[in-house]
Amino acid sequence: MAPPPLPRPGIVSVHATADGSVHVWRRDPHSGASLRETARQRGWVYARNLSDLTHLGDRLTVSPDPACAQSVYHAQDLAPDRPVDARAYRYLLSGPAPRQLESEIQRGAMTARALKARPALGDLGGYLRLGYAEQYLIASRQTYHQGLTFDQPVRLQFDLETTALSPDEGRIFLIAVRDNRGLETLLEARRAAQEGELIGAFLELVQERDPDVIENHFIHGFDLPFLAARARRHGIPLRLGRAGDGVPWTVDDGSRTPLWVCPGREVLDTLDAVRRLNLPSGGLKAAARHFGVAPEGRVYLEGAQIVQTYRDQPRVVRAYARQDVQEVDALARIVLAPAFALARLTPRPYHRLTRAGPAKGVLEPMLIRAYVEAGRPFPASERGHAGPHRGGHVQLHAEGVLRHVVKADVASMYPSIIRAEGIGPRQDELGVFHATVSDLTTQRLQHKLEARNALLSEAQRREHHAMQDAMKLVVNAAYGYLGAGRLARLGDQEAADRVTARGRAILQQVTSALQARGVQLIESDTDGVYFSTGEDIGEAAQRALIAQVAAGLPDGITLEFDGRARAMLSHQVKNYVLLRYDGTLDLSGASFESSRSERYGAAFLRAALQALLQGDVPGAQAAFEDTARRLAGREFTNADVSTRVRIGKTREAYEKTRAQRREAHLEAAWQAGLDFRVGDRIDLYVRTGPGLTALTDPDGRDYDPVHYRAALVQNYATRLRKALAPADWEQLFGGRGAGLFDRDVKDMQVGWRAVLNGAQKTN
DNA sequence: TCGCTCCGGGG
DNA sequence: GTGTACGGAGCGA
Repeated sequence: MAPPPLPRPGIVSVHATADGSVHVWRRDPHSGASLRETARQRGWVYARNLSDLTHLGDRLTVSPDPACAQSVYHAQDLAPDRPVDARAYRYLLSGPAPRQLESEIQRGAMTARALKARPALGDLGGYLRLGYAEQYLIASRQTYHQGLTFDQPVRLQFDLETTALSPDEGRIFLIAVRDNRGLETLLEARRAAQEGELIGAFLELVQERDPDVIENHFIHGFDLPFLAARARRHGIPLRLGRAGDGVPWTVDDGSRTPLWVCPGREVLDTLDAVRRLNLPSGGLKAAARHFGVAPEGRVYLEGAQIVQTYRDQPRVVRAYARQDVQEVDALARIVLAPAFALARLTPRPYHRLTRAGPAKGVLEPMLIRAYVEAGRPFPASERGHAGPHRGGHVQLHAEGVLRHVVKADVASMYPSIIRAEGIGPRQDELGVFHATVSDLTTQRLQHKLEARNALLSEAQRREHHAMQDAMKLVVNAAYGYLGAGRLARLGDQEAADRVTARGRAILQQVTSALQARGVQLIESDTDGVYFSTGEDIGEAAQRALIAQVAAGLPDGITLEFDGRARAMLSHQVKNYVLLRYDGTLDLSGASFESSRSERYGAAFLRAALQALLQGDVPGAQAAFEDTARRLAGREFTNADVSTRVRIGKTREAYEKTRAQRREAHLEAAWQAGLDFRVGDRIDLYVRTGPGLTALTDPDGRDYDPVHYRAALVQNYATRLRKALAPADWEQLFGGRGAGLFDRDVKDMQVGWRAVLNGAQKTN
C-alpha cells in the first residue's frame, strides 16, 4: 500500500466507491467549518495465494514492499522470508481501483477454479475484503469523529406525517424538520396536489442546511422508503446526499429493514440503537419516556387518528410532529452516543455502528487493522474443536425467604480474566486481541475517571462517559468473539473455554471464601453471588466482608459490592425477588415478570411478596383472600383479567385454515369479528361459557370467576411455594377450605432451606 | 434443548 | 454505488 496520508481530525462522513474515488467530509473541530476532500484509493484485499491472478502475467508485481502508484496490480508479500500457514492471508493485493482488482480476481478464479459462472468475491474462499470506506479508513489510519463532540457535526432530524403507512395507499402531508443549529420548521401540503412541492421544498432545505447526520426513529423502515417512493411517483430525484447525484440507496445488511445509505451524510436510526437496550417497547414515545426526555405537554396521537385530527385541529398535529423531531434529537443524544464514540475506535463509518454487532462488526475490524498496519499476514482461522463448550457456573444454594442479603460480583469478569491471564486466540501471533482488550480496559478506566471529574464541563464529562461505555461494549464483546466459531476470523474456542474455566474457578474461590466466613450462600451465577448474613450487620460490615474475600483473589480480579436487600425470595436459579431496605420490590426472572401476566394476578403477587418478605404470612393470606373475594364478586373488570397476545395471521389467512384447525387466540378474534393482521396485538380473557374471548368491553365484568380463581393459584400463588412449609402453603392457597388440623396462620413463618447438590449447572 | 421463522416499528 | 447479517419470542420436532 501507498504510504498513509497524515490522519486529520474531524471526519464526519466517508463515501468511497468501487472506482476508487473517495470523498471525505470533515467538520473542523475549532471553526465548525465543513471541509470536503477528494482522494483516490487503489483498494486492498488480503489473499491467501496468487493462484487466481496468474492470468495477469507481468501486469502483476510481487514484492515485499508496499505497492507504488505505478504498479497496475500489486501483491505485497507479507512473509517473504518465513514459512507461513497456507491458510493464512499472506498477500495484500491492490489494483488501480477496488472494482478492477475484484474483477480480475473473479475473472482469474473462473479459469483457475474452472467455474461456469462469475463468482461473488465473498463466495470465493481465500480472500478477506472489507467495505470500501473501511479500506480507506484502515489504509489512511483514520477513524471518524477524532476531536469532535456529539453536537459538532450538523445533525438534522426530520419526520413525515402521512395519510397511511404505505406509500401505495397514502401520501405525505407534513414534514417536521429541525437541526442542532437552530432550525425548527414545518413543511405542509394541505392538498394532495402539493405533495411534489412539499418534497421539493424539503430536499432544498436539506441541501441548504447541509447536515452531516440525518436522524429519525425508524428512518430506515419508514421515512426514507416512504419518501423515496413518493418522490419516485412525482418524478423527483431524491437529492438528499452530497456526492454524485445525491440519491440514497439501500443496502441489505441481513436485517429485515434494509439500511439506507446517503452519500456524504450519515443516516442514523434511533430505533436501531434503542433495540439494543431491550426496552419493553422500542417505540419513540416509549423510549423518550423511559429516558425522561419527552417534551413538556407532549401530544400523543394514535397513528390512525392523525389524518382526521389534522383535518379538524391541524395545530394538534403540528405540535405532535414538532415534538416528534424534538424527541428524536433528545433521544439521539442518549442512544446514539455509544455508536458516535465507537466510530472513533473502529475503522468503520458511524452509520454502520448502530447495526454492527460488537464482536464481528466492531472488534474484528480493529483486529484486522492491527495486522494491516503491522504489515503481517492475517492468520488463518482456527478450526473449531470438538469438545462441548462450558460456560459460567450457575448454582442455587438456598431457596425460600432469606434476610439481609448481599450481592457481590467480579467486576468485568471475562475481560479481566483475558487481561490478567494473557488469553488470546492461538493463531493471533501478534497478540493483537489481547493488546486490544488490554489497551481498551486501561483507557476505559481513564475515561471513567474523567467522566466524574468535576473540573470538566457537563459536555466533556458526557463525552468521556460515552467513550468508556463504547470501550466497555467492545471489551465485553471480546469473550463472545473468541467463542463465536466460524464467524470470527480470530476466534478460538479453546481460548474461550480457558476464560470460562478460569471464571468458574474464581467464582468457586469466592463462594468458598464467603462460606468460610459463615454466610449462607443463596445463588451464584457466572460472575456474582447472592448471600445472606442472617443478622443485619450493616452495609459497612458487608462491604468489609467482601473486601476480605477480594483480597484473596488473583491480581487483576476485583470483587465488588453490588447491592443489598432486606430480604430475598429465592425461587429458582435466576428467578428471585428482592425487598430493598427502602421498601421497593425488585422482581427478576420469567417466573415473576412475565409479559403475559394479567393485571389482577400481578397485583396479588406483588402484595403477597411484599408481605411475605417482611415475614407477614397473614398479610399474604389476606392479599389472596381479598383477590379471590373480588374475583368471585366480579369486582375486577374484564381488562383486569385480560392478557395481551400477538396475532400471527391475517383474518383472511385464518378464514382459510379455520375449518381444518381452530387456533384459540385467532378463533377468539375471529368470533369477535375483528379485522386482524399479522403482528396485531389483541387482549383476550376467559368468559363463562364461550371461554377465550376477545376483549371488546374492557369495563365489563362477564369473565369466568372460577377459571380466574384457579389461575390465581396455578399461575401466581405457586410462585410463593418456596417461602412456606408445604403444608402451610396448601392450607393457605391449596383451596381445600378450612380443616380440622389447620394451623393458626399467625403461627406460620416464612422460611428457607438449603439446596444441597441440586440445581448446579453451567450456562 | 435445538433450530427455524417471524417480528419489531412507522402514519 | 454496499457488503457475510440484529436480538428476542414463540413454535414445533
